[in-house]
Amino acid sequence: MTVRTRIAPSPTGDPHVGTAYIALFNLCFARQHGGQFVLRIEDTDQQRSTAQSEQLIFDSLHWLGLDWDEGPDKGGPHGPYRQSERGDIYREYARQLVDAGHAFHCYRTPEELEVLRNSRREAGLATALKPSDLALPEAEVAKREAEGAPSVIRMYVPEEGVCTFQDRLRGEIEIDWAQVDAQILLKQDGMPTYHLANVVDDHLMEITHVIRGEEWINSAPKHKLLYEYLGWEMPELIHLPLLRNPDKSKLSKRKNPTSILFYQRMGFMPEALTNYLGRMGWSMPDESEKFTLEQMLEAFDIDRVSLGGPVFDMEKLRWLNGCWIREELTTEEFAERLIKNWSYNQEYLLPALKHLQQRVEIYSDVAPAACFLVSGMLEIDDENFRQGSRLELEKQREILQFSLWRMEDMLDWNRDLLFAMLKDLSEKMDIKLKDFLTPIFIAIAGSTSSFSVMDSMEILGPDMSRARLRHALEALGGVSKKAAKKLEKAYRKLDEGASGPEED
RNA sequence: GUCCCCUUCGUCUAGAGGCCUAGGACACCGCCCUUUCACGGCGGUAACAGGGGUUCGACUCCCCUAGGGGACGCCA
Repeated sequence: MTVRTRIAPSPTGDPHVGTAYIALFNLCFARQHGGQFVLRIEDTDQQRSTAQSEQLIFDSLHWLGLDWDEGPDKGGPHGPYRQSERGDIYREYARQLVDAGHAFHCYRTPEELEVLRNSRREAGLATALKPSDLALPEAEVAKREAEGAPSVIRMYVPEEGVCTFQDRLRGEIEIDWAQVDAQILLKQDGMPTYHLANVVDDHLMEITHVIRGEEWINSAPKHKLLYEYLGWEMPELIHLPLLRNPDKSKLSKRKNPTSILFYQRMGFMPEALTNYLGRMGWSMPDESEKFTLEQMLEAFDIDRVSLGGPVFDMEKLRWLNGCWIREELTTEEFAERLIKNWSYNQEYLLPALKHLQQRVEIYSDVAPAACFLVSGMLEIDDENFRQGSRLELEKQREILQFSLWRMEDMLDWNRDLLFAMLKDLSEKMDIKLKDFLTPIFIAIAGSTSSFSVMDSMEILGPDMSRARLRHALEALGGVSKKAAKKLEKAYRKLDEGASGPEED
């Protein structure tokens, strides 16, 4: 038996707590049945995955104690994909599907697709495009083919009827084939989409159980059909509920810190975070709150998963972490964690001390000046911004939001890049750098009287820095949906090159 | 708009037809302990979304409604 956790690196590489959540349940399930737990990176989109972002995820899972099996003959964390030259194994399977009449070349342009979808929606139908919608007259196909027009390979799906499949936790699920579109299997660039890669990889890696997030339920029919087309056995499906924001929407960084690195920087114990994730949608048979991964492994039972989407509650996580600190560590171990595993050490503080040395007079000046570097969220409110800057709050909010969006796009993180980015932004917004930086100082250091804010951000790291800006935005009364729209528009106007705020 | 999933205190959850006067935990409130604050101890407020069935009996099974979430990409 083998289960795998799918890893989808984001461009900025934030290892998401949701990934760890899924990984934890995969791990427990596999171990309980004496099976293997492997990782697989989904990176058929060439833009997303970098060695750096992958490493961040590996490190985070390892930090949490969620160690995976290598599965040496199954392609390791990268799956078969990395063993093939730019996806040629998928092209081979796609070709087979075409030959067998299960898939077809499609010459439709994006514009045509748009029109087709809109007309279906207006007619009150599902937006899924069926093979019959996509069909072009033979002459037109021949013409486009002769012109060398770009094409993709799509799978045939039934035009009507229902698809029935089993979910371990929910039982039988029925989805009308009318809801399922003729999914693209091979993109114009010859790379597979997730759906094809997923099925092929799972098969080649001999995956027997798929434990994934609820958001995948609707794609299950496509996957089931592909297994049938290819004559392979489909793994058992187990869809876990999604972690939620306090407002019940899917956990997102806009509303909640989602990066494991953030929790690391905040000073949570990995044992406590793993413990807490184990309490999301699951409970020990004796209902104990605090337990180790080993204890969870021992008592685990996938069928005890509850299906309501659990709200990730940092208050309770803090309490739990407090229990771990008080009950599981000797004072010596506590000290060791702070020093060796966290921030109270030379390596972390040296860059700051270089600056502080120039501006303190006695040793005891250091702690107050460096306090923000070892703090979590700072206690600030709109008064801090009102008094600290001569810009209007509205403008300050704009600066913080735009800077945050820019920071969310940054692949690398260091003082020089930050400086270049902020300087550029200040020029585009036509604000003097000094005034521009003021609200950022307050957000990052809690006051304007601090050393270089770029260095501070480099030390704090991307996750804590972004979290502080978000926190500051909240302190300024938050950004309403309407205001966000307006800000986004203004942001895009700054330059065409920016991709704009990124979704999770 | 179309479809899918979900629904027990504010939050995480226990609950597999009678054990439920619905239990535990976080948060909140009170008291005790204590030189302060925490920790700890004790106690309190607080929930089966609504309506129909099935049944001797429903939090538990079925149906409808409502609410929440998700999916509808040459993203994953």
